[in-house]
Amino acid sequence: MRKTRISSAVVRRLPKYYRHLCDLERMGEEKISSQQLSEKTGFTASQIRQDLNHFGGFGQQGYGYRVGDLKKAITEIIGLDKSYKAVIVGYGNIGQAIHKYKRFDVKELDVVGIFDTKAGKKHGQEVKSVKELASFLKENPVDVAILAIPVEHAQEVADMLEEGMVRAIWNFAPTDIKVGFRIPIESVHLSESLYSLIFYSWNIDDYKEK
Amino acid sequence: MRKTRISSAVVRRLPKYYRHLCDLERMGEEKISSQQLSEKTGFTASQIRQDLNHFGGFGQQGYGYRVGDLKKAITEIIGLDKSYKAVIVGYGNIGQAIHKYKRFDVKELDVVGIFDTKAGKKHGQEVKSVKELASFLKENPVDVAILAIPVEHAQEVADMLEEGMVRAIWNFAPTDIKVGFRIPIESVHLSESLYSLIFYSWNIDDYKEK
DNA sequence: TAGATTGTTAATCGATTAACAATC
DNA sequence: TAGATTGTTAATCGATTAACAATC
Repeated sequence: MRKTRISSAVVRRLPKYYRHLCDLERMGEEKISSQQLSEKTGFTASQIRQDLNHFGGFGQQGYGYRVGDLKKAITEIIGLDKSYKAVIVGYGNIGQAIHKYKRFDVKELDVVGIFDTKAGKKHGQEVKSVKELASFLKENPVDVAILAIPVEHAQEVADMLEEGMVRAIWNFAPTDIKVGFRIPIESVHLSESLYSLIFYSWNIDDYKEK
Repeated sequence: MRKTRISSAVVRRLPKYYRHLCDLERMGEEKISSQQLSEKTGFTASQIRQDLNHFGGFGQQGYGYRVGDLKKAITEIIGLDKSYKAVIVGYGNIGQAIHKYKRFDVKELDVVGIFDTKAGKKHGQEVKSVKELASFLKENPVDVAILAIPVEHAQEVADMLEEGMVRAIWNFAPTDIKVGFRIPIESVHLSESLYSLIFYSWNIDDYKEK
């Protein structure tokens, strides 16, 4: 029961609010005003109040926001209070790095299967063949598929993931994959990120932080 | 000698143009219209013409754009025709993955130094102590610093990088680092990326591809 | 020349910022 | 009550889209 559609600009800011609220909580802060949060995040106070109000009135007029309450609210809005089952498809550099990266602050990110074109053991991990992916997904519901396979196979794997009803795809392949509109895709395009940076290194006047 | 300031929205699209032009070239296409490029990229034809015109008139009225010429132009606009010296600071999962990821399509990305809090050999690579970073930078000019060190040390390393006059910082630490305004920073925040995806997995109606 | 498609200006849309009434 | 700060509406700004004249 939400007032309006949430723009992607707001969605991108939610994790930043979350991060800063975690910091504040760790520092023992109890209250925070939109003005103070503005200084931390670099967003304007107006924007912060606007953003938070999309989801409900978490503040108290004349006081501000209670750090604990607001953090809890945002945790639930994003869905970080829940557990997620994940598969990793493509166990090369990136796949392995994400697997070992343990700093995701969801309740649980449970990697239930790892797949690659080459099956077998890899660094002590059981890696299944991608050929088994489709049948695996029939038996095991998966929330997040981490797609870290070369471009050539990315789309066909994505098709399997769609067929296998995964709830979201986190794509690291440097290509635009397409699936039915009911599955969100978030892509991390490392090359594109570097290229933007290189552009700015030559055109610093076009650069604006944040 | 540019007409206006380039908005970050345009800068984010440049690498996508580049990627699709590479595809087209590989497929042996010689010409492309803004309309056709629109179908590939998902941007509107209008937007594409608008974007390209920020940098000059690369097209030919009544004909379209020559793939080869346009690709070359964008390569130079971004700066992909040049070589870059890089250092990696933090040689954990992410630092190593980026190091091994060889698909960056710049002329050369030469990793001239790898630094970590723990010095020594790691997987056959010489890893220097971060204590040596400042003096290293005095001797060796660096274009891109790849910052993949834990949050606790990210800002102090960034300060060294600024002092050492690196030309750009590619940040993988999940924090907002601050440096003088003459150094562009591009952050890859993996957790935030995942959190956005998780949000959309619960709020698919808010999701809009691209 | 006629047809096509760019380059560019004008109109629209959406997101950000400013302002202020509500209220703790 | 007076002071502070939110929640929310209105104004502004900037980016996207539409339109069309220029021209190949």
